[in-house]
Amino acid sequence: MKFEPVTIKDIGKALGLSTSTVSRALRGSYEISSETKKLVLEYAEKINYRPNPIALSLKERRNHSIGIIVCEIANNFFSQAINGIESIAYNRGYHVIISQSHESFERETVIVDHLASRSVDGLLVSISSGTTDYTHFKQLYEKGLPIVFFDRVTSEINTHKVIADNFKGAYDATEHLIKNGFKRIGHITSAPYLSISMERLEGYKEALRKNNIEFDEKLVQHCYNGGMIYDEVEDALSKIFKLKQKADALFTAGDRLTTTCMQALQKLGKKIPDDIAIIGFTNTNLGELFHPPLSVVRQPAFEIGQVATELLISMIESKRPVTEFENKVLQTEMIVRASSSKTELQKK
Amino acid sequence: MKFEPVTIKDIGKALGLSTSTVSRALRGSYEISSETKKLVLEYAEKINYRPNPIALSLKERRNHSIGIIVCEIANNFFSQAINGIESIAYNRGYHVIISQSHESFERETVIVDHLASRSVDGLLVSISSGTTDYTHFKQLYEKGLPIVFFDRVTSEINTHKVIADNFKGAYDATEHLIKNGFKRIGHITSAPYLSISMERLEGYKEALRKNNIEFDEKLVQHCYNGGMIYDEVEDALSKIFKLKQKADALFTAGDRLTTTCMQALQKLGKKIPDDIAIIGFTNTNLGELFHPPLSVVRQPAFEIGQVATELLISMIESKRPVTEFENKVLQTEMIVRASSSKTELQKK
DNA sequence: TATTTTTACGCAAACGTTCCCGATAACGAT
DNA sequence: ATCGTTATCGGGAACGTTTGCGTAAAAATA
Repeated sequence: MKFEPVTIKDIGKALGLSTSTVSRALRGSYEISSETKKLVLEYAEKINYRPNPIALSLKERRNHSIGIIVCEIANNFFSQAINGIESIAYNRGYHVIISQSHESFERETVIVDHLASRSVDGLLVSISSGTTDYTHFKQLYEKGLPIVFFDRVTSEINTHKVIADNFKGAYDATEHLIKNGFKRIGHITSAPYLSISMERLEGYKEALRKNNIEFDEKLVQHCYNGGMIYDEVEDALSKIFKLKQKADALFTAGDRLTTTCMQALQKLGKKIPDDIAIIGFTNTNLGELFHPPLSVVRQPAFEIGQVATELLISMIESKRPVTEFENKVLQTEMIVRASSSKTELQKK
Repeated sequence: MKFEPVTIKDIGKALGLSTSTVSRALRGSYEISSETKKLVLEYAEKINYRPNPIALSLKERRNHSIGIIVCEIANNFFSQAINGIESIAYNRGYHVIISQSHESFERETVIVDHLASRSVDGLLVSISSGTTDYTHFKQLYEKGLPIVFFDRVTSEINTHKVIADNFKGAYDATEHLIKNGFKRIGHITSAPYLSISMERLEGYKEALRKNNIEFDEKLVQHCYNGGMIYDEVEDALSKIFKLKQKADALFTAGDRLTTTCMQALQKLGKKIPDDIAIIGFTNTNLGELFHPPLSVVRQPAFEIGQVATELLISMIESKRPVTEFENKVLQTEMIVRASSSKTELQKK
């Protein structure tokens, strides 16, 4: 099937004008008489003329579109962040193209290559958990393609970055568990080299140290697929449950990770919070419906998306190369519910 | 900032060849000597040449990209459907551009217009709940833009459609409640003119009729925003609870609708299933974590996305106008948990 | 050797748009 | 009458690519 839209040439032919006159009339140029303008505008309206964005892109060497790369959209944090991105992008006249890396390095490189070959003006990236090599980003960035990282960032590329205060969020969650009387706190997290994993692990460690609890490496388990593969999470939990000194609480460091942990705990027959308490980084708004209601650390996902988009667009529209980069850190919010408090049973 | 990729012209200049020769060499044309081919290919590889997709689009009058319009990606059904769409599209060499209508007719028209002005080769649409007029789709469709509807469809446009068996899913859910001893079954659904609402309402009615239960209009409540606005859902529930003949069960007809209902029931202090039982159309995989575990009717969202995409691509790539249209109906799956069974308390 | 065929490449148009240059006419000023 | 202005419009190149057509040189044929 073919879709044949009307062009500026068609208007010119119909009205006996040249394409340049029509073009200028459409843009309201001062050097076109008001009668001609009116004529062109009315005819264009009548036949529902729409400028061809492809031709414009070719001419202006830009697209008015930005690419988003996240691991998964079926994830509360990312779908909310995308809503934030969209809210800014559309107002500024940009399209967004969403791609999912599914936590795979290979897919990420393919996507980056595809998006970058001039089909987008800039990139908004949350790095895949499978990525340890950043050359695919570096190459394009050095060629002049604007990139802003959010959520999962890297220090290897010097550009704008927007993240939640992962350190403080993790610190608060861990200290909350400690203040509630838990002492052996397991930490389930994503791939160790991911920025979010490192920052959250540091927050966790710092809370332990400040409260004179010794850090035990065995209590930290890494799920390289970030909770997307159930067995990986169940394995991690099993390892923690096999320890001689039993864990009494869990701090989970990811959206999918937290909910998958809940499922695994249920399957393993663990009662929350009697057998084990839990608080997790997640942006689900269904936490209060869980059994028991789930304590969460919530990230300002929507705002993170908004800020990242504003920074990216400012880079895209900047005349001169940008040399000063921002490192925005937005605050998390802890919502305490029953899953992280000792019950009467435990207090005895 | 500007991003300056290398063009076919640069290669020609560097190698002392014309652009046409380079172009042909790159495509492996028979009329180029193997030495020249090798020369060009090696140089292109060396400087990492990528053909400009925009120029190609302009020339070939297509884009290799398809537009998706859904109301919301932060919705289990749609994020899963999008994953299905992506899985097919990428394999066939198509990009996807996702847009959200947020259930607004105005946004939908703007998006359609934007996407259609030749930036996509075809459209995959689930109609917004605010839409009763389909002329924006009709106009483009009649001009030759391929469109496939999924989930929320309309009979006013004669094209491929892919849906779940909403009638049977609703019938099964309702009959399940009846068989479990419930008699006054409330039905919370979306905008009445939406195809999914009508089909699910019919299934609900048919189950009542087959089981000799009289249909009561007052038990049906419409939430025009599909559960995205909390107050609307709470109002609907309040109306049902105010009835003289009290409802003893609820059949909810949407993804967000079901979870929002759960939240409202909790806030209203209703115990499930003792005060009221519930089963709902939703694709969340967190149902078993709820309190109580939630009975659901699950749609094959991923498969719906896949099938719709295959149909769309077949339309796009068809030489002659397509005149025979498919109306695919995929089966739902009912997962029964505690939220829809009478407890001992109720049975007395 | 003369002619035809093949090989290997270049020229230029086209896709839809913008924009730099001109070009033409009307008109007031000299 | 001549000139410079101004207003209004058209021609054509350019963005990067593909492709039909033309053509020189080389090879094959007569």
